[in-house]
Amino acid sequence: MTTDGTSTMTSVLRAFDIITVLWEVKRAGPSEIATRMSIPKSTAHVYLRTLAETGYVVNDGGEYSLSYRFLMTGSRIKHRNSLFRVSEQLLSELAAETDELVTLVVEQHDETVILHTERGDRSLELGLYSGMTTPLHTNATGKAILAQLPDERVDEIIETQGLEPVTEQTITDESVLRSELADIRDAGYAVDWNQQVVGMGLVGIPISIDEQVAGAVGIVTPTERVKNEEYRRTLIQKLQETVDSITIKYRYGH
Amino acid sequence: MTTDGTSTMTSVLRAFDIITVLWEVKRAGPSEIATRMSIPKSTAHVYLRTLAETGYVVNDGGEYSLSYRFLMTGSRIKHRNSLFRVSEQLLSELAAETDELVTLVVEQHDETVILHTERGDRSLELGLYSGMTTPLHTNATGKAILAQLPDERVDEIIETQGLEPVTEQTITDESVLRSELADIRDAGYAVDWNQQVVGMGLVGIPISIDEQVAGAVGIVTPTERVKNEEYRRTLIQKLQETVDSITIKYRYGH
DNA sequence: TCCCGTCGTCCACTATAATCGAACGACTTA
DNA sequence: TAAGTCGTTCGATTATAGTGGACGACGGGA
Repeated sequence: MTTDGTSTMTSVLRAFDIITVLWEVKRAGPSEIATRMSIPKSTAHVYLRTLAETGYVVNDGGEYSLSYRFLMTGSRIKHRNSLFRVSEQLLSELAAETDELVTLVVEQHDETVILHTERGDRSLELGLYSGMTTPLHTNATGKAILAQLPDERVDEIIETQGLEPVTEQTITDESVLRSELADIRDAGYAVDWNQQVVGMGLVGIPISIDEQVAGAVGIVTPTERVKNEEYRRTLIQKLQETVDSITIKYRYGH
Repeated sequence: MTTDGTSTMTSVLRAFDIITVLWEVKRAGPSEIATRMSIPKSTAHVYLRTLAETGYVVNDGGEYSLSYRFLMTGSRIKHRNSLFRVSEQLLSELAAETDELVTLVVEQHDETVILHTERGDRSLELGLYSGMTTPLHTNATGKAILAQLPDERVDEIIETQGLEPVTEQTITDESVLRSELADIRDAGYAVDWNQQVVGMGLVGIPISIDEQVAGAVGIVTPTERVKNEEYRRTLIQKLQETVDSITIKYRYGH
């Protein structure tokens, strides 16, 4: 066990490592955790019992698994979040108006986090859901955020996260990405199709609060639809109206 | 400091206490955490730094707050959950068919946890969302679950949770509750209105898998609508069909 | 402009509490 | 029935969490 430059609490870190392992295996007893983490069985047991006491882990019949408390805490964080509260109704209206899937995303830990989705009547049914994360460079909402971040943050993100491709269309070249970010800054919106999921495309516009990116809103459609320039233009316009409303409502209703 | 009968790890427990405090105050620095928890500032700092390293807490500019990782982990737990996966589509159809708000709930830590909601066109807009918890005895889905639990579990839940009223209609008498649970067992469904929220009513049916309650499905409506016996009957019938489909699909498609 | 108070952060000592091997009873399997 | 699991408990040891004090940065008030 190598100690980092700055000292941290090994027991707390290990507790969260166990949470990660429990996530991977769904359920496990002390023995399985012990072998997977190379620690004594008795040690694993104390951790599990302690985690069970917190309520984030549940013990049924000697086997342990993650509880729904993560869902509780996570959902509560989402639902009291100012940006979400301000946006929810407006996003719902946008979804109804466009009949498409609408997403609200934020950046955290150098990734796109989907904060909320609103479905329209003919919206795509991908596995997108609130809480899901994606690399920033693989879709329009992420690129919209990247375009508004300070250069040094962009450098940092590219360095630590890389530009991993997830489809054949994913941007993997740094200079291509940077020039596209400049275009996005000029245009005020971002577009992509097939870069994150083949068959899926989206338009995205960043939300700026006090000169800072607070997140982005996206409209997700089948590639076919978003490729159509006229349709795309109407989507972008409605999207921009929604983002404007969110910005104003945030400023005055908050 | 008195040691409990069973020993647990104080550092891990304290880490989660800090998470709870962080939840309450939204953002805080080491000093505020220290005063709130009556611990030295330096101790609070080590905890916060460690929690930040796990990714569940984020440090921006010296102040710390809970990150969206809770939402990520919680949502992932939900979305890979067998009961949810089996039910999602069927619940969506039920919501479309009835135009009402449909909920899927499970029991954990003696409470009702809302696992999923599906909105219909004229569904109530209360603050119900996935991850929210309510006492079991205050609504039809909770009572539907209670009715299927072993007697000793019901005893335990009543003893530890009590029968706290949240509206004037909430059941607070144990014998009333027990006789209603017997009725629910006979009828196969549960009903309530104004017991959890004034103006809200619902019908609920438990989902049984392998002789055990796995959860319950509910249809949430304005009190006025669910009070109408004929309408209520049609809701219960459609709800039962959905629950039957879930049960079958779970058994064979899983 | 300067100063004082408070902030977040860091460091080193010490005593506490996490760690770990061994043993127990309860199951399952051969 | 016996041998191999499992989860759990216990007590000794020693690694490590807890702590006070010091540092630089920041901000409000004089």
